[in-house]
Amino acid sequence: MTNKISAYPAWPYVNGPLHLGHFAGTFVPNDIFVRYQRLRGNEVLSVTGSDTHGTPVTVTAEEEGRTPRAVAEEYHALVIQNLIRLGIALNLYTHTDTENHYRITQEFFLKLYRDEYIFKQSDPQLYDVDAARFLPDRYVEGECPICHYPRARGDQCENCGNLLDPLQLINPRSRFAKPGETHTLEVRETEHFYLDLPQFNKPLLDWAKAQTHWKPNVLSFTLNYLRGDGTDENPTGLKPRAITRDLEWGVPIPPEVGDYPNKRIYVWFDAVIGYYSASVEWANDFGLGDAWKKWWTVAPDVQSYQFIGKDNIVFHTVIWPALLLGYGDGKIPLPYDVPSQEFLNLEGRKFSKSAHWAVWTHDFLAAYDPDPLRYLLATNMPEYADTDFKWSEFVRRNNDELVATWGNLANRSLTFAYKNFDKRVPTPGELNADDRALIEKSERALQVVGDAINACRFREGIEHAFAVAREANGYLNQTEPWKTIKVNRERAGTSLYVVLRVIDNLKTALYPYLPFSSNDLHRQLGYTHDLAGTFETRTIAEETRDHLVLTYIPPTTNAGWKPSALRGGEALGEPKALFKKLDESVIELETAKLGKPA
RNA sequence: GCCGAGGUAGCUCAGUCGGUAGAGCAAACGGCUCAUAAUCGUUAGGUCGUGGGUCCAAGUCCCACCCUCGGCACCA
Repeated sequence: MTNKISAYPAWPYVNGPLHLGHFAGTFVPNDIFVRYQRLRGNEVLSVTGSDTHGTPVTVTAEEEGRTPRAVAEEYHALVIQNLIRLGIALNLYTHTDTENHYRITQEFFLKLYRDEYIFKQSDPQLYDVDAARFLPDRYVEGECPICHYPRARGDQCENCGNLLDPLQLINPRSRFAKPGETHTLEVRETEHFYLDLPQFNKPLLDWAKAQTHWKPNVLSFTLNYLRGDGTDENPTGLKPRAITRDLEWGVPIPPEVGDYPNKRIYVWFDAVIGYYSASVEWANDFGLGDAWKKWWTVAPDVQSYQFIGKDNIVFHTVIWPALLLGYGDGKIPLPYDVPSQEFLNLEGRKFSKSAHWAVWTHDFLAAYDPDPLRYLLATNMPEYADTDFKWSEFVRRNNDELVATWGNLANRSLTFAYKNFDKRVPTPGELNADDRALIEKSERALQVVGDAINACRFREGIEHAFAVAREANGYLNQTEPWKTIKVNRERAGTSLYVVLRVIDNLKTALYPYLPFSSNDLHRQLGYTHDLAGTFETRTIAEETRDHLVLTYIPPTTNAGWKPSALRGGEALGEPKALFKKLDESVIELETAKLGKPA
């Protein structure tokens, strides 16, 4: 049975380049998942894009004296380069600064407003006269009214831990003031739109309680959040939340609800709507009409997956479902699973842009190949707990596992067959019990790996495939075709044939993880079509502006998630090493860069 | 402070319903030479953060504490 499966990596902020953590948590698991589902023959839609809005983008723009749009476009283009190089096969990678996204965000806003899920409210807030802007909580500093710590933030005092309102601070200061400057602050009334989340509290809790297939931490976190101090019958976790800001960068408030030239819909409201708007855009960009609706209609064979980092759980298990409930009136499916990843650390510390403690994806991919990185991120994916990226670990896994176990298995078998069996798959004699057992094990690996990927247990899948590769190496050492070829050519050919069948199966099982090398191997095994598709960027023109998008074009022939049918006598491609060994000096070279400006 | 996650072999990580601790890599020893000095076999290696408790039995349940990290709602 074919299922309609959609998979969405979280939208990255484009206020700077992306580091490896962004890929470990969202793009890589998403890609493993969708490449598998496509081979499997399911109908897959996977879209996302750059989140161009939000304060970080405007802050960067101010610092650099540019427009937010210019900043966003620059890093959006860089993300696209990362995605191509790392082979992240999305149907569409767009961004939120498009007319399509504006229109759909406003549709959500209007629908929710008309159904009274959104209300207006006026509140006093600190206004920085010199910077001519209202101050978000964390942009206010002052003396804590409780413990008198002098540098409390507007939302919370770091010293005593009490939650604060910025208006409570004694002698509040604007953080927009540069050192030496004093900005004048006033309390001004400002009107904002609020999403009335309490209306969704009970329906969301009822829904979430049924999601027993979620990861335990995602489920318990969500339930806890929704319950608040209340009960299951009367949960109190949700409070109204402001969805507009006094900003000039972002989606404008729909004119139907009033004239607010200096306010915008705030980023957390519009970004999640991107999943929906990007699906619509995908169909529009490629002339597919309303094909996107297949994945946005409630049906038993429709499932959606959100690949996110743990900091984002609430937005995907509470906020976004609330918007869908309000907008869709029950006709739009809520996320089926939200496989949140924990964090990837770097040499024992958190990634930090300001401390220059980061490995930028574009730097990494300029120096090293994509599959070794995908291998490392897959085998060390932060599925259950934070994990650590270490350069020594990267070199070790590349040299001692990827090259030694898998690359070498392919290489030693293919070169032997190529040299000794006339560049063809050897024609086997009768298979003995060991021969059959190994082939069966590799065929079963497709099932085991597929089930693991389908359940978003990515490490388990790749580890199983590698265990079979190790067995295949052991089989070769036992059968010793380099010896038997001297006395019994058919027996040697049979061993080689068995191993080539196993490799062909493992190539399929590993394709979601290692698409580039699996495609190379596919060719070396003699196949004349590709396993992997290609990437294409396009400039999409709308009425007032253009934007750059990326799309993945699958191969015309779907090789399928099925056992090898390799036959003796078929021509092989020329064998070539799949992976490169890395010199140990890489460790010192790369580690030395950490903590220093680029 | 509140909510949550994690602290298991030298390293990176698994441990489902409580029943004599696992994998990969690294190490030691042995084998092989087809292969990117790659591979294969064997061995060694842990008082499972600390202190209590429940139980015939606890890494696994309960309590306290220590360390690291995330969220705490207008910095996504």
